[in-house]
Amino acid sequence: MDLAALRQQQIELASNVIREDRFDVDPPALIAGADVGFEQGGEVTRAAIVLLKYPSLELVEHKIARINTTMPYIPGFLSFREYPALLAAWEMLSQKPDLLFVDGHGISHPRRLGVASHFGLLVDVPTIGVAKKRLCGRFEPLGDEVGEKQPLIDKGEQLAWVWRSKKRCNPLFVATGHRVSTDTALLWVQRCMAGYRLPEPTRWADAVASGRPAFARWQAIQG
DNA sequence: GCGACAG
DNA sequence: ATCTTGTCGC
Repeated sequence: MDLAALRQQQIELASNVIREDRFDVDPPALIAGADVGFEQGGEVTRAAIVLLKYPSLELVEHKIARINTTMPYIPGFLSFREYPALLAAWEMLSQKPDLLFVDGHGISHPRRLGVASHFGLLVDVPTIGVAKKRLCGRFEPLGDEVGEKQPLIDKGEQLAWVWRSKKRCNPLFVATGHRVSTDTALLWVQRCMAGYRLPEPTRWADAVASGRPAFARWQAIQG
């Protein structure tokens, strides 16, 4: 792989990312969550996308795609490693969501094209990046209370909100993916919380992708 | 030159 | 990310 070429590609794609709100989530809102995991020492990439009904936040559909891994993990180039599997899972959905939460950064990326932004552009859907660790930029220390937040700043611009979603837990990095502003991204993440560190779309995608107990229980109940 | 570095 | 048990704190 030619990192210099991919780097240039990121810069070009980033110029097409829409940082303003351009989506409608009227009553029949469907919100999705996406997460990617790996099997067999990284040989296989597994992507999970879940669909939740809003505002009930109930899980209505889940799809898992497995494909051979094509690229290693390189900080700053995560999207090239994950998007093929995400696309495969996306194609499996019976209906497309109004909004998609992606596990990883949005524009809070060195070249402003984290996986949430990259994938949002590819399928042209509003996306929000919800990351658990900082990739670039700086921010002031956060208060201990739930709801405390600080802007993530890089080269003079705010790229995300560093937000404490749960007490005694590390904060989340919530950013524009595509077609959603920074403030609206945080608003929707807040609306999808249910007492855990991660918002429900992301939490369910993680549970499905990793075959967690919560998902196993859900499957048993569904029949 | 050195450290940092999503999942 | 993934490999993995118990353990500490709320």
